[in-house]
Amino acid sequence: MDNNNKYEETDTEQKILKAAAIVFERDGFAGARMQAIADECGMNKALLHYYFRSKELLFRRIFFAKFQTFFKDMVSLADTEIDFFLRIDMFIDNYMRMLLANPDLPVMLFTTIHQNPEFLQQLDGSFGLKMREIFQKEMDEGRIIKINPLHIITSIVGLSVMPFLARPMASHVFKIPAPEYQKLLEERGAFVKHAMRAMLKPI
Amino acid sequence: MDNNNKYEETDTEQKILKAAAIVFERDGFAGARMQAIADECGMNKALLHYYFRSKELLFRRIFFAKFQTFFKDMVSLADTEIDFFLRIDMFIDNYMRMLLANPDLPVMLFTTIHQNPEFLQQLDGSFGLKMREIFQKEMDEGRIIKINPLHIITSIVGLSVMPFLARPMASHVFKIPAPEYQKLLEERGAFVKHAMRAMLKPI
DNA sequence: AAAAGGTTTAACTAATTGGTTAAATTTATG
DNA sequence: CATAAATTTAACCAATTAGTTAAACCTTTT
Repeated sequence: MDNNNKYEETDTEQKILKAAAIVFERDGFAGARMQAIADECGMNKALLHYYFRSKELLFRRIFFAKFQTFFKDMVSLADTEIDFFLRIDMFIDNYMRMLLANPDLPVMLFTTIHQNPEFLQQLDGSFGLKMREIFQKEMDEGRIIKINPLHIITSIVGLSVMPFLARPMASHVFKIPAPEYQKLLEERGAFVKHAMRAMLKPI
Repeated sequence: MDNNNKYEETDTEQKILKAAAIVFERDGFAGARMQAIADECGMNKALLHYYFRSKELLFRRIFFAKFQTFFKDMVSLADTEIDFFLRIDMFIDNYMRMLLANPDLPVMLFTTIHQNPEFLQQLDGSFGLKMREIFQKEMDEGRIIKINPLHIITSIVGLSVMPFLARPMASHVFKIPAPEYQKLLEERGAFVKHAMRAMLKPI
């Protein structure tokens, strides 16, 4: 077989990656066991090492892919042709869709970066500056209140992500059954859109 | 010495608890090492077991104390003598103060409950129902928009907590130096108060 | 001051776990 | 079909780590 990677990854490799994502998102890096990943995809533990060398390399593979998933929607905020609040709406829609498909992603992401801040160095953070300019322009032209852009982005993400982060806690404290909580998550996007307008529209 | 606990806990015990809090908040339960806690307080590893028997019991001790810290301010929302938005303001002030004093608490809390949802069973969640009633009353009397109370509480917490959760990520992506980020955290409370009014005030 | 009880330590143990290896098995190739 | 190469497996190894133990060391009490 050719040894360069122009062919699709093998079925086995994909199965391992999928299983690893489940286990790492559930247990975190330190808590995850290679054996648990092997069990999850019904393969032998040595196979994981055959395909990915080490636990850390396998984890990095998962982590960086998931990190991109978490941030990729943000670039759509940069399309200045469209009305600012419509762009925000679009972003929130996409973001909530992504979160509903990856409900355990935020915990894994924040935990990993908290425990391994050096991972950030290997990540592209170039869109940060661009986003700053975009927000600045909207402020200068009086379409949103004047405020540090970081407050805006942490607000969108905070409002969107918190119901996912707090799910077990909130559903326990507020005694909400799983299906009702799910409905809440699905209607969250609409509320976040309303909230962002309310807090950013001038006067 | 008396064997009942009417006396203050020993200095050593306090030192261990403090060190354990630091290490567990930094590394999580699975990632934390008993030796690291011993090093952190300059004691012998066997001492930790002498005082707390096992890693898990020591962790539970820290966790349940911190969990209370995270939720205790919420009861102040129940004092219906005071105007609703003033109560919200007070809560946000206290909450931000708590977060500034415990910036690593949210990551540890969300991660732990995500990985050990059974911990919730041992926690008092009685204030959830009370809080629901409080919000319902404000809605019925037209002082805030009609919305599921969970959206309100996750909004306050999400807006307050996200800048702490996202600190390493956000300061990297937006290239914000540590002192400036600290200033942002300190002014966050004011913004959250504004945002909550804006999103909840009718029309 | 000496006995007793509580505290601290160094050395040790057992179990877990990431990773290796060499053999077995399947798949591709001439 | 036979040979080579890639894939999969079971058994094994070395390192880490939670937890134990017994002795040394204080502190209190009589």
